[in-house]
Amino acid sequence: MLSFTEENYLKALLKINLESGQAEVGTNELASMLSLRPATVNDMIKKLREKKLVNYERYGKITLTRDGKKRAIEVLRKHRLWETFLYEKLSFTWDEVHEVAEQLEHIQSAKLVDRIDELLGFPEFDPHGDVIPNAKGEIKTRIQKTLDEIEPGKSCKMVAVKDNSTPFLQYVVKVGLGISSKIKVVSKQAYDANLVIEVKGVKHTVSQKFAQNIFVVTEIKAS
Amino acid sequence: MLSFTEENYLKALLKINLESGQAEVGTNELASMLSLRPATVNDMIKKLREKKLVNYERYGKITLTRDGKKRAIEVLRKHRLWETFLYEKLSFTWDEVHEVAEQLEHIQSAKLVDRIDELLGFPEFDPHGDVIPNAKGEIKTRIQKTLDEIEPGKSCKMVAVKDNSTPFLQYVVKVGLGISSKIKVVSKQAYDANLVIEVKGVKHTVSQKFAQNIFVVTEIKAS
DNA sequence: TATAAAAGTTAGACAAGCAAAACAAAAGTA
DNA sequence: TACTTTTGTTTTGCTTGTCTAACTTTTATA
Repeated sequence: MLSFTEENYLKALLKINLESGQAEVGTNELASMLSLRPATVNDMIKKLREKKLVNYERYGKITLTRDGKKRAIEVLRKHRLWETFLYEKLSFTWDEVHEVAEQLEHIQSAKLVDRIDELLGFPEFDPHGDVIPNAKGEIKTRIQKTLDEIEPGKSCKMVAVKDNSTPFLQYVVKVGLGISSKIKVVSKQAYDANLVIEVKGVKHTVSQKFAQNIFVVTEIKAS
Repeated sequence: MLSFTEENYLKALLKINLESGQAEVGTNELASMLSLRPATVNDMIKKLREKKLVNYERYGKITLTRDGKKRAIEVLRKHRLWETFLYEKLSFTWDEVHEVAEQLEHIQSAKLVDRIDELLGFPEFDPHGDVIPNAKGEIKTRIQKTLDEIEPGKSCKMVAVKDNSTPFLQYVVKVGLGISSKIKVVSKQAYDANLVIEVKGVKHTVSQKFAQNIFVVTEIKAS
């Protein structure tokens, strides 16, 4: 049985893997992801190594073992299913779900997770557009870019957000965006990479930082 | 913000209060309720006293303060709402709900509890027949006896169980009992207080221990 | 009422989880 | 190559929650 804390370390490692594509993670990187000191992380990584959940050697990089990855996926699955539950069944707003799901993801009961999954009709995506790993631990991948990578003149569809913080999400809503929104990149300011985008016929100017936190796909299918 | 452990101590104190009617609790009694050593409980009670959640002095008895009781009721409310949710919405069985609710009761989100309450239609009783405190912290009381207090020849209605353990609950089901079951006490063995009871026309012999864990009411209303 | 049993307390220990400060290694750069 | 910055490690120490073992107070009873 893993502790609350151990589960969070594994989840953070998996998230770095998924978001950056790199399997190897440094102590400092992980520490900053978890808002902890590198010293703290170094201690815990040694414990996780003892439990065969990560591969690691002195001054080396951290990778998840097969078992560690499996555990991490379970936590991520629970997190995203709970978010979906809160959003779909309890009318929580987009920006409220994350905080509560952070707690709910540590509840130990395979039956509970599977029943919630069933109640929700086995959803593939959570309210932020992120993929929910299925009961077998499989994670679908999607060819997605961030909004700032789209060339001016092209259109795309928003599929997910990178940042889950309340201020960001509330801003997203204010700009008229949500999962599946169609976005046209009108122009890009060369100086600071500010973007002018068009959403539902309305133009907005957003920063590069904002655009880097919006995931989009470019093949817009006729619906 | 109270820790997981502190909440469990408060809940245990409240449960002793509700089940025995006595407001004063001893260190050993609490320790046995929590399956901990008296020394451990003694330490923690001092911490809870510092936080003004319990009244206590050396060699004296423990009582909940107004604030302590309020917190304890919140935990109990969450526990019983989650049990009801698992039973009603996720098809958990009677004996499965307790364990998972022990974890869920510590989730910190007032909104979550209230929404679950709403989703369930503001239930008054949990699957074990226990009263669910309402959002204001009020606990309805019911004039109930244990089955072993019923005189032979009389009938009664089962309203709750005292023991939440899986073996007990599975045994209850096996005897054909559930919340609202009508029970006739046919006879009582003077030697060991074994009871012969009749449920749905079938006679069963049950021990005094069993009967002490079944709560009943005697005024059977026409339904 | 003396004494044994029950109930409660204290002291000392340990493990988990965290962090500050000092140190060591690796990488980048002039 | 030498110096500096970044990255990683170790040491030491705090806090929380638990335990065992030894001790003290209260209570029940012979």
